[in-house]
Formats: sequence, structure tokens, C-alpha cells
Amino acid sequence: MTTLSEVARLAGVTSATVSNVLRQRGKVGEQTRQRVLDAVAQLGYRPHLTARALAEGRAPTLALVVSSIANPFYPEFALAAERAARAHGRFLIVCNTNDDPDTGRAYLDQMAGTLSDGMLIMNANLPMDELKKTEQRGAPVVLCMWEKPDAPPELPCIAVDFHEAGAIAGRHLLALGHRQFGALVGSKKSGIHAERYRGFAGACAAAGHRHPLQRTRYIRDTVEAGYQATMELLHAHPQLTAIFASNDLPALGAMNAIADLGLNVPGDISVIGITDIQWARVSRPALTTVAVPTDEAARMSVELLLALIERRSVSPVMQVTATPQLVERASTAVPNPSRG
Amino acid sequence: MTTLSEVARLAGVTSATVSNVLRQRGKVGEQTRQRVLDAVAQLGYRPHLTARALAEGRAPTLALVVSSIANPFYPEFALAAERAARAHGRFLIVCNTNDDPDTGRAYLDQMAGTLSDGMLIMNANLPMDELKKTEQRGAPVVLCMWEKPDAPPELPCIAVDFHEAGAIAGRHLLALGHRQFGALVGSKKSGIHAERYRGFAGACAAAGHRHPLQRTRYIRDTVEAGYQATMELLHAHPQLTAIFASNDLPALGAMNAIADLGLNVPGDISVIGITDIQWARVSRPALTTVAVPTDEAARMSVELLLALIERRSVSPVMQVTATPQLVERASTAVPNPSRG
DNA sequence: CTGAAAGCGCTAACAA
DNA sequence: TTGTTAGCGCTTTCAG
Repeated sequence: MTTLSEVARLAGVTSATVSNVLRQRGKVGEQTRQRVLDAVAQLGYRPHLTARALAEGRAPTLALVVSSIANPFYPEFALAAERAARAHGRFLIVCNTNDDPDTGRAYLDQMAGTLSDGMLIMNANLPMDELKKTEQRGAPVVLCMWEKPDAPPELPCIAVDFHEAGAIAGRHLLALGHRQFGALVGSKKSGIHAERYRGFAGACAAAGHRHPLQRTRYIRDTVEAGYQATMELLHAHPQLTAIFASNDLPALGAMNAIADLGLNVPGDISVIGITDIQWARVSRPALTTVAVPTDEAARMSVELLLALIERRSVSPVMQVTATPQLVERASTAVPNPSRG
Repeated sequence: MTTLSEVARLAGVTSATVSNVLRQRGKVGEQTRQRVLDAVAQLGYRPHLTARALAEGRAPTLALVVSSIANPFYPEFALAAERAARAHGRFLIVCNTNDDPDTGRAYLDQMAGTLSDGMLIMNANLPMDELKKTEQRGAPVVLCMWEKPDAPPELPCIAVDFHEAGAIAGRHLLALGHRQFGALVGSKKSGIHAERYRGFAGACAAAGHRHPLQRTRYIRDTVEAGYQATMELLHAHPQLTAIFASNDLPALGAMNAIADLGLNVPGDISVIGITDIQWARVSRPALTTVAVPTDEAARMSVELLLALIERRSVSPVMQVTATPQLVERASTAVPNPSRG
């Protein structure tokens, strides 16, 4: 480890001066500057980020709290968030809570303000008051994917209009001529995906087609759960011609279930999801879905968090991303007249 | 921010004592201990991890350098690595190089030894001598997925026998009766996947079936590249009955290409990959592949890195994971007699 | 323009 | 058992 003062000694100056040239703080004569730079190069000096952080009173890292980075949606978000953080000289620490509130709490307690200057929170099953508490202790927090722009939370957030995403999906299915829907909601009834379903059901109602509750399944947000629920749904309601899923993973599961039942997507049954994860492009048939602006949300989340950290902004703020967009691929088509 | 000395003042002791009770360093009387604990609770004191790191001369973080966390293989590895790191009180910083050596170098220069105690390196296109240099500066480095147990590198590593993985894939195809193979290698000829191909080709040769070079394609490690290459391969060599891919992503692309050609997997053509990423289970047909012990590799990588950091071990060390295992799913079957 | 000195919050000898 | 004293490596006033 070569330190500032070693560089200083070699350059025949004091460490304050070295610090000044390294941080471009003007007030250094050209020749000393050169001497210092030479010494830095000769010794291969690299600033000690931890020491700098302590002295500056700010950490060079941001934390991203997710339930599990292995959930296929998060890596894309994390990549964009890291890029945005790097653009501002910050590193990104990834924290997996596995949906365990205690784990989440532990991350907040240990890191917020002591190792990370701020926390990016993705759905990680953390109670609001816990988050507010860490914010009050001085470590900004931003909710990265708030689902209800109409109901701002008491914390800074980047909101995505998932209600509209659900509505877009519903309208697409309606426009194709579907009337008999099954719905897969990837959360509990009161959970995070409820808003998407309300958007979908609202679109149906607006078109004069009430969506019957018994054709809705509240499930876990996984391929397997989507598969299982679709099996049951189609068994109970053979007349269905379309499946709406609040997320792409259950939608993919639905497609597999339909195929295993010997039916064709979209020939017999259409399937639509929400998000547009990578798999959606790769599946056969490719999944029609409502794309969420992941990169934009990540970028906005980081920018907002930094603004909060640097007190250029004040909590609570809500910013809304661009509207989700229909991505029409191969899993939706007009209903099969011999069904429904 | 409440600090140690504030707690100390409230408890009527000195900060050294508070430090001692917090770090369980015995030598504290039971009553003072209780007073200190009360003060800690009352003030909601949380240790400042950055300050602690500086004082202890060790950082509480490990860094994981990958080309892109959005590559579907890495999140599973990252999840396991983070869990292992957490089990030892460390946090994990994720670094995406996007395969750009300059970015990788920047990470090494900035973080190694100054913000992270050690670096976990996944294929990130970093030159060996760069890595050796950072190790020599005192920040341990471990290569997380070395592909050649027979040729240990000059750095600590966790090796996976990818040669054998390729051989397993080859033997599986041969055992089913295939003789006309196409091969997709997800790297340059000299690249990271070459060993897998050598294992495959070796298995063919051992069975007396030379694999002709013109049926091999060196491509990028993506679904799209696999798709494209398979299209060309089947056009040029319509007699092929099986495709070996050095990774699951190109294998998935191959399956899509075959389907789009109006052929059936595995009825007309079998496809096998290597790794067993999540998608392999979800695709239809489900992908037969050679599973790599990802979790084990992640755990071993972290353990080794920590051992190096704590000088319980000395560089270079190579540890080999369990052998890859064939996971037979639905994308391989006996060849179609009407082909080949 | 450069140096001296204090201090970020914590740990770790060493004394008392 | 507890307090005192030095730092960890860097930044940042404030003098000179």
C-alpha cells in the first residue's frame, strides 16, 4: 500500500499538496504539480477509497436491495443502475433479502449511512416505516418501482404506471376480439401486482365485459406457479380464449401449460404478460407483453437518490417514467371461433 | 449520526469500552456492559462501517467482476456468492465490465485493497498480468470459473472441469446413436469455451468419430448467435442430427432455429447445451444440458478468497468443484432414421 | 502556492 | 476492568 504521504515525501511536498493536485483543486504550481504526478506514477499510488470516504463524510457506494438477483427481472435493472451509479463515481452493492424482512432490516441498519450513502429499494418486502426510519437517520432511500402513480407513498420514488400496463394488456386482448379471460396475478390479492390486475379488469369493464373473479388466480410470481394455475384455470373454464398474466414469468408458465394440454398458442389461447424480460423474446412462441421502461427507471432511481444525497432535492418526490408499451409478438391472436 | 463517543458519554464510560462491549471482547464488567447496551439501544447507535474498516485495516466488502450481470448465468452465481459473503459478514459489490478491459482495469485499480479486500473474477476479459499485478499489490484475486483443471493458472482459482462437461455431452449424443453433429462454440477459437469443445471432440474421436471442423461455428455466447449459426449449419449440412452447444444460450437459439425451419426437437434434431441455467428448464422442449455446480463454485470462490485475505492460504491454489452432471430433459433423443 | 494541524469514527495496544 | 493514547489514510480549514 502506498499512501499519500509516501508520494508527498518522494515529491518533496506535503500530503495536502498531493491531495490538491489529485483532486484538481487548482492552487498548485505547475512544476510541483508535475513532480507530484511523477511521484504518483512512479509509486503506482491509488487513493484509498475507504479513507477518503471517512474523511469526506460520504461513501462511494449505493446499495440496491432486491428480493433476489436471480429473479430474471432484476439483473437488467441492476445493470442499468450500476451504469448510472458509475457515471457518478459510485459503486453498487447488491443486497438480496430473499423476501425476508429481517434480512432487509439488517441491510438497512448495517449499511445505510455507514457504508452506503443511499439505498435503492426494489420490491423486497420491507415495511414502509422501516424505510422511513432509515431515511430519518439521514440515509436517503428511493423506491425504484412504485406501482401506483395515483397514490404517492411517503417516500421518494420512481413510479411506473402499472395500472395502465394492465389496461394496455386488457385492451389489446379485447381489440383482438377476446371475451373469455383467465387472469394470473403474481402476488397476493393485496400485493404488489394488484394494481396491474385492476388496470386489466378496468379495461374489461370499460368495454362492457366484466371479468369474473373466479377466473382470477393469485399466485407466486414464478413460471411454475403460472403453469400450475393455468392448468387449473383451463380445467375449470375450458371456454377461455386468453390468459392475462401480471408478469412475464407466470405468462411463460401459462404458455407451457397450454402446450402441455395439447393446445396451441395463440391458435387456441392467447397469452400476454407484463414487463418484457429477456426470456419473452426467446420463448416460442415469443411472448406478447407490455414492456416496462426498466433502464429508464433504473437511471431515474439513481439520479433521484443522488439528488437526495446531495440535498439537491427534498423527500418525498415522485417521478413517473414513460408509459409502458405494448410489444406485440407471437403469443396473441384473434380468438379461435371454435372455442369460447 | 450517533457515534461511539456519544454512546460512551451517555453510559459514563470511554469509547474504548463501548467498542469492547460491542465487539464481545470480554474484559468488561457486567454492569457497565449493561449500561453501555442500554445507551446503545437508547441512542439507536449503529457502528460506522467505513470508519471501522479504516481502523481495522480491512474492508467489509468483496467485489465480483463479471462481464454483465444481465447474462443469465451470472445472477445465480452472484446470489450464491453474496450469500457466502454475508455468512462471513461481507458485502458484495457487483462490477460489470461489459467485456471492456479498460473498465475491468479501472475496477481493479480503484477498488482492490482500497474499498474491497478481494476480487472475485468471472470471465470478464481481464488480462492475467493485470490480475497478477493487483494481487501483488496485496489484494487477493480469485478466478471463479477456471476451465482447465489440467492447466492451473498462476492465480488462485476455482476450476470446473469443462473439458469433461463437453465430453459428457458428446458421450450422451453418441450413446443415443448420433454421428452427424454440428457444434456451436460460444467464444473465439482460442477463447474461454474452447476447452468444452475439445472435450466434446475428444469424446467423438474416442468413439472413432472424427468431428469435421467445417461443422463447427465459433460465435458469440448469445441466443441470437446460436440461432443464426444453426440456420447456416443446417443449410450447409442438412444431414446433421444433433447440435452440441458449448453453452445453454446458443443451445436455446439452436432450438428456435430448428423450430423455425419446420423441424422438430428432438424428433429431427437433438440439442444439448452446457451449464443448466434457469431458462433450460423453462424452454419447450426443456433443454438437455450438462449442469455445472454453480452454487458450489460460488461458495468455494468466496471461501478461497477469504482464506487468501486472512492469509490462511497462499497463492496460487486451485480447487476443483464436483464434476458437471448430465441433466437429461426433452431436447435429445435417438436420431431420426430418415435423416443423417 | 504550500505547509501545519485537526479530525472523520473507530480499533488496538498499553497503562493505570 | 477501564481509560489513555495513537493511529488507519485522507481531506480541509487556516496560516504562512
